Amino acid sequence: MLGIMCGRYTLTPAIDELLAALGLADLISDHEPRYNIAPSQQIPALRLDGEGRLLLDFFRWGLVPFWAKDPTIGNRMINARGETVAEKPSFRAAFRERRCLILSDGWYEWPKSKAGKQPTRITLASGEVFAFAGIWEQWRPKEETDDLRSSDRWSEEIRSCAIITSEPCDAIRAIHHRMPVVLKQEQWDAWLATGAAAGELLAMVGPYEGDDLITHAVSTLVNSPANDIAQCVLPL
DNA sequence: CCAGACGTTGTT
DNA sequence: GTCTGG
DNA sequence: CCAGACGTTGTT
DNA sequence: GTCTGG
Repeated sequence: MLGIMCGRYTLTPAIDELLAALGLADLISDHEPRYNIAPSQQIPALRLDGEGRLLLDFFRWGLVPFWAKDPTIGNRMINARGETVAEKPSFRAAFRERRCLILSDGWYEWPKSKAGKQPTRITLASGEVFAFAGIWEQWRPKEETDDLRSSDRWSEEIRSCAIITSEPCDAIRAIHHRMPVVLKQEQWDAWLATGAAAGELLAMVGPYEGDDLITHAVSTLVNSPANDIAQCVLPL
């Protein structure tokens, strides 16, 4: 019931070459393929630092608003609707000032049929890496919550993110009524640009416009986030 | 004014 | 049924 | 997104 | 922190 649209995805290729092309080669020499990335996990994303330099950073998937008393709210904030992300109090500051690019080469949906739910993976036909349009936030425990601070769970700062969603494109409409905003590499600079006009950003926040998304059924092994294995992406 | 929500998708 | 954890 | 827990007091 | 509902 509190489930969301893009709630599971992959980042299977070695991305060293991609990062090298972006001038970030040194940052991720230890990247392991990920076949089943789930909310609450640490995920890699590109952002700009305070001086406008591109950076690969890690974020907890599930945005914890800076005002949150209980950071577990992040488990229910894994997506942000593109239609309202610029307005909602929980998201608009991040949309204005803290956008990021969440690297991916595919995501999962669980379309329902008479037979039940059929896990399905969506990728670009080329298999290339793209990015989900993302926003990120930084959360710190409040001073007065001494009890909670002493428990290790809430004592740390949390850097977290959410994936922006939109109406589906034609290729996706048959399996779900929402989809993540997919940005190809030529759009990345514009998405991260400091001070970008809201209108220009929102023009990128919509259904994927290409005709090169493909889908294929996969094993129910993917259902459990504990199964982060290559078999999750194998077409049935 | 204070209290309480602030979010998503999906289902009813 | 609803929430939390991954 | 799905899977799995969902509660208490008291004792270790 | 900021907005909505009462």
